Amino acid sequence: MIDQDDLPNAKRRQIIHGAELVFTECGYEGASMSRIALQAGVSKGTLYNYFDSKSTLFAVFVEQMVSVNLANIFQQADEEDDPGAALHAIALRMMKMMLSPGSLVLYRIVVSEARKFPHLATVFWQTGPFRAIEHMRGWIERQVALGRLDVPDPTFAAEQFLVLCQTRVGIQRRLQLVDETNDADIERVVQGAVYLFLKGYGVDPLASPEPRS
Amino acid sequence: MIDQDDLPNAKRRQIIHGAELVFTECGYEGASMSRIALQAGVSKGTLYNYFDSKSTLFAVFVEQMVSVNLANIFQQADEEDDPGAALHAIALRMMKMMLSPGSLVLYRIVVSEARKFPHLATVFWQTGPFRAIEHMRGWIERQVALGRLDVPDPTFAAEQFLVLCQTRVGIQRRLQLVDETNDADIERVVQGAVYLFLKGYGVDPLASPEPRS
Amino acid sequence: MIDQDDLPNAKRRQIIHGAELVFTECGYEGASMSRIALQAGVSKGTLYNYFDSKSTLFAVFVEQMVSVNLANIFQQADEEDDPGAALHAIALRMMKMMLSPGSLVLYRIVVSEARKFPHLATVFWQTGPFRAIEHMRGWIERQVALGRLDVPDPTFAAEQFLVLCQTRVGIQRRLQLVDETNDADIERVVQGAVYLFLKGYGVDPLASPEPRS
Amino acid sequence: MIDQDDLPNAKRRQIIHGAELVFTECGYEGASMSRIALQAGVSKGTLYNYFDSKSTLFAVFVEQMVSVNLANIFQQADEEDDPGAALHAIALRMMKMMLSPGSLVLYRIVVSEARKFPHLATVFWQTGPFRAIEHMRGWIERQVALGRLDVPDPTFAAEQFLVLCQTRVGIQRRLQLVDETNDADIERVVQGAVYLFLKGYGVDPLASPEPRS
DNA sequence: CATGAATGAGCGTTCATTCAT
DNA sequence: GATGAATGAACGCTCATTCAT
Repeated sequence: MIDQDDLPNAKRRQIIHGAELVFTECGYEGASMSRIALQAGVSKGTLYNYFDSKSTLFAVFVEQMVSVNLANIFQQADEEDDPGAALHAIALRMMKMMLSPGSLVLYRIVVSEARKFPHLATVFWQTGPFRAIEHMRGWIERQVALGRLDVPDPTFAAEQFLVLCQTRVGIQRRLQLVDETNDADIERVVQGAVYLFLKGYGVDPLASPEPRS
Repeated sequence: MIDQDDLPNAKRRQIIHGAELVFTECGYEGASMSRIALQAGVSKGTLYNYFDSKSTLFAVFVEQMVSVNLANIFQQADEEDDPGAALHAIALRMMKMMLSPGSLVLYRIVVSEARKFPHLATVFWQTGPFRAIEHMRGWIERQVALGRLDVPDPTFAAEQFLVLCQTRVGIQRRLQLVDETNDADIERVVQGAVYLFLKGYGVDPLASPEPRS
Repeated sequence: MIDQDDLPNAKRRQIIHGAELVFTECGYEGASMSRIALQAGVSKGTLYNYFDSKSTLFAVFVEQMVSVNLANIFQQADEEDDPGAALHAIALRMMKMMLSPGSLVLYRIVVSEARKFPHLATVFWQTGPFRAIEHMRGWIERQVALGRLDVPDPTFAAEQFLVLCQTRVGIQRRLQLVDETNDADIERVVQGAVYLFLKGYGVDPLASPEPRS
Repeated sequence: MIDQDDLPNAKRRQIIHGAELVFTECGYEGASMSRIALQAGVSKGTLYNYFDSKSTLFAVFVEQMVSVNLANIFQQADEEDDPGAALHAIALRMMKMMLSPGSLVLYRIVVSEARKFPHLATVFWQTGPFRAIEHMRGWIERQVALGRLDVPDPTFAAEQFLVLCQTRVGIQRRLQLVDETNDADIERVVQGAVYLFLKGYGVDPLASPEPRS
């Protein structure tokens, strides 16, 4: 049953996988359909049996890359009573996600082709950062309702928290200045983000972690 | 005396200027040496008399683009007694600079070619973000010495402040989701950054602006 | 009984019909086997079960297109006593046939592929112009026998008459200079052809129409 | 002096010559830029230094092919007193021209690409058949003024005469049914055309040649 | 017998680079 | 030093043909 439908999908996935490797390594302009075909182990003609054009294949590649499951980043946060601990967990997961090779590559490629493919930049934004902000805003609003935070503009605060998670290591990885990030650096950024956020929007100053690193 | 040496330099600058226009408009892959030659008003052969290859020319283009004068962003901050007002001025200038067309193009182009030209990403980092952080750290340390701020890790706090300046509008402009930013949005981000920073690192809670927007 | 043999023939005809539409619209080089398959409602593989190659299918297409019924162009001419009236009817029918979309397309396609498919040009000639000349010669000879015409070389005179029917409108339509021809233009050419023919080969000068248009 | 300007023109002519050979042999669709480059002895890139695209090169090829000197076909006709002798000379020259390899190739290629390049069909018509008709009409009108012909519609009569010159051999050569035409066949067509024309439009029936072949 | 996925040679075109002038 | 004609490899893409199912 599965075999019958899976054969075309398998080839399709095979091509997308090849495209993933090549787009990831070369970017959009640098990738050639010949190389994608080679990487995918199919002929050039076959590529065009599955995708109308290079740009179509690129769009499919981007769209499947952006489909990251954000839900589990926030799911445990609601079960946590202490806002500081919840923020810590959120920041940690968010950073791990943003620093994953796939996310970094996607960011670079979407930024570089934003002019040529504005639609993809929008898709990237809607599926990635925007959804993350919405999740974060939801969590903040629930905390406000519980009296644990005091946030006049939850959306804006959400954006601030998420941008704080990109301090130091985010930009360095996006620029490929370093290839890996050790856990201590991540922990430093997480604590810094949580500290500033709670100082600014927390209701119980005693609950704030000390800024000393 | 100068004329003799300046003629070749003049032509060199002429080429770089042409390259600037074309790389800025088309990116690295999209720019053709023919078009750069046309834009610079020289022949293609002359291009190769001054620069070994397209990538060499690109490197020179990036290196001259990154040399932004950061000094004036911070110069007035030291003359300001009130840390909040100083931070406000710094944030405003920093955002204007980062949102300028040249900076955005440079950012996009460096990010997109980071894998192919890691050296340029390093140059970009050293000349741009890193210098900005250093300036910011210097200002913070002077404020700490004056007893106006309480910052355990000035470098890290500098990075936090600068990343807060990229809340909301920065990423949207980098992704070309919008083409312009109105001053009210910038002011909102500036106030948000200053508020969080002072709440976290200020010594006089009364001086903090109200977070209500 | 018939059904058993007709099924494959039906599919064959179905393919030829699709080919007719596509070759007619796109010419030989412009037609793709994919499009013919689509138009015929069969798979590309099936095309090759019935026809060895694109050129084979093209040959079959041309051969069936040339089979125009010329008989009815001449059938009424014999029932007409007056040679002038008979010639008028023949010329009119002949022009309508030659100016029909199918004939024009066939002419263009055979001329353009005459070098690549000399056999098809021969088939076109034998089935079309040559048969028309033979019909015309037969009619002329019967008129000569009846004493109504005086024609030393009936075949040559037949060719002259038929070529006169192509004056003005024929070449313009073949070159696509115009897309339609109005009846007045056709009538003009018909009268001109009949006039010259009767002046040259008629026995009764009084029967000739006046040349004044 | 000449050398300086001739070098680029020489290369240009070299390419056009190669294109001439290939277009002539393969038609527009069948000709490949690779083959034209090979035939012209230049690289494919050089082709594009001189001509924007294949269709541009084709247009140049057609436009230079159509520039046939029609003047000398008619020049001696005016010096001839006898209309029959003049018509004979005109018909002979016209047929030789139309049956030349270049003319035949041009006709075939323009007819086959009339749909894709309507402009070229128009150019062909204007430069070739239309100019021939105009020359012929001019000669007829002068003969009418001299009282040697009686032609109610000189333009139409010109078209009839020229189409009569295509009897038999014209269509056969256009369809490539034969590769050469012997002089006797041409003479037969010429005499037939002159005979019909003078019978229809001459003023002196005694001057008409006998139709017997 | 019908299918349509797969092929790969070939298409028109671009462009970084070279080099004779 | 400046030129720009010439190159040729590589590009995205098409399509007649094959063959396993």
